[in-house]
Amino acid sequence: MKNREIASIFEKMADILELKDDNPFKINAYIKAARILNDLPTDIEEIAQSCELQKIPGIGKGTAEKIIEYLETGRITKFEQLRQDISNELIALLGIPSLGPKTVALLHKEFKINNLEDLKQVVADGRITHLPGMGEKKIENIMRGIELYTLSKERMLLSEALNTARETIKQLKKSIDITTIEAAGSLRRGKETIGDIDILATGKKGKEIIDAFVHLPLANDILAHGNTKGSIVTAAGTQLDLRVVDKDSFGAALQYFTGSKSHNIRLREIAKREHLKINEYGIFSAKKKIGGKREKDIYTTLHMDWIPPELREDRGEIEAALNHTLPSLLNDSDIKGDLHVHSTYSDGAHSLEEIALKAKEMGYQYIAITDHSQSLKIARGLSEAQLREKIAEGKRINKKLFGIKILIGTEVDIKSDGALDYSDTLLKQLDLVIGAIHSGFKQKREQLTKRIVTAMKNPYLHIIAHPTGRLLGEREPYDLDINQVIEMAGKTGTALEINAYTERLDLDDINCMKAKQKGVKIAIGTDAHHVDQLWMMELGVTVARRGWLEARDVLNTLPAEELIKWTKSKRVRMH
DNA sequence: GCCGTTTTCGGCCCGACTGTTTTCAGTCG
Repeated sequence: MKNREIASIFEKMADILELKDDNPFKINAYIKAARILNDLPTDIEEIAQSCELQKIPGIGKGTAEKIIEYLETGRITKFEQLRQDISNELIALLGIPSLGPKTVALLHKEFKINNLEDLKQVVADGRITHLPGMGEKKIENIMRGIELYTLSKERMLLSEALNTARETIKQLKKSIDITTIEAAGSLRRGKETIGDIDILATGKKGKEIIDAFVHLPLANDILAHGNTKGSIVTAAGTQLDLRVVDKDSFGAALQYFTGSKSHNIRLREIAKREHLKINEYGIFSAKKKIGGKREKDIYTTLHMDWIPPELREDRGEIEAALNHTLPSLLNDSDIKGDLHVHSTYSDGAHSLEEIALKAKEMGYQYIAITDHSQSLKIARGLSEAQLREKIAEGKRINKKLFGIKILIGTEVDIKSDGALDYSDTLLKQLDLVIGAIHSGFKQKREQLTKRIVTAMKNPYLHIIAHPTGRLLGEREPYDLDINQVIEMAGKTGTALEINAYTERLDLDDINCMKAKQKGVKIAIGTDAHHVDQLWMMELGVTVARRGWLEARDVLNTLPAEELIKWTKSKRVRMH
């Protein structure tokens, strides 16, 4: 899909225009167009072919022409012109905290700096002091910015951010009296990766809360220490911001600091049209505050339903809230079991019984134990004989246990030609069969796509595990025509997985939306190799919520009997 | 560059903090 390619060009164009001090609204238009392209669940080429580009809000004549030019020629003339004298390395400097476009442009003009090395040099030899308005503190901040930039260029995983935020909140509560405290920002929206962590609190002694915060043991460095805002950096390079607000403004502040930015801009536009004003203190009519204690106030005043944070990305949730057609999102409590777990039979840490007992303790009705298949030697994949042994043991334990059912399954390798790694006669005996690719990631797009499509045609295969194979921060998705995979999943009645393992979260939110549109069922599995990893289900639920999924879209909200009935239905359908 | 139940021109979301500028520019969220 060309969506992301074009989006990244628009982002670069925005950066260059910013360096050239162009009209900020024009810059914003490019940023907005890039975001729209990134979020679009449809292939931009399809939309271009039906001449409907300009029907997308935010895409006008100029951006539509550039999209068409790129689709036809593979380049955008305007972009080629803009980048003439501006290198990618120079653009990258915009990512340095406390160093903005004005300063970078000035440094480029005065000292011909083009990259990080040049910048460091100009700071080190003191030339930077010759610039107007460049005092001691400012240079100090830039130096710290460079340090921070090199330390933590990467965004952290959602799981890391969750754990850091929870630990911080726990420590803070222990050290000082706090009335309310909650994480906001992209963490509250459940984004798959998080830049920094925003926390919001109320309490009687605001200043003292900030003082306690900046002196927490995990604070390695203090970036800001004011009356209502504190900002610290941990040893791992994670930035945490704490804001203390009045309890009558907590809802407005929570809304404001949860974002996303584009969601908030849309809200303020709507408010303005009704002669209202929204800021982090509340919602105002003329000078009078008419709401802000609860987050809901902001939305109801604008005649909208309250929008769950996971949807606040300006992907249609505002329209849905106005029309009262928001989805009733999946909840943690809807999940009746985990559909992807490994035991000691392959590379997991626990026996069938240990896993089952833990699942029961978590309130599940069932748990699918899906060990690797024979080809995957590195993960001690089971031979057919071992798998038969596992089936027998599963049956024995199921007779013994009450209130929890083990679904004996496998995560069977999809071989390079699309064949499965066990015979159909054996697969037929299993409660649940997940197919996965663990080799040949570098195959050509057509071949990889065909490989998965072929596997989905097998009547005994129920779910495709981690369909795109991406590992956050480590590995790009394999080159796959995901639209075709989704299409075929719908046709064959195969479910696609949200793999909830911390660095997978695969399918992602956008692909979940596409799958839902095609009526494809989603299975959420943790891929846990240890019972201490079963908690990751909440990460999978978060992804599902961001993908607008409801309980009825998700396979493991079904009670055990219905789930089994569903697995058998594919056989009937495919014969 | 986008957009229109005030507008095809003239707007475009809102505020805090910081540093160094004695009145505001730059950066950030």
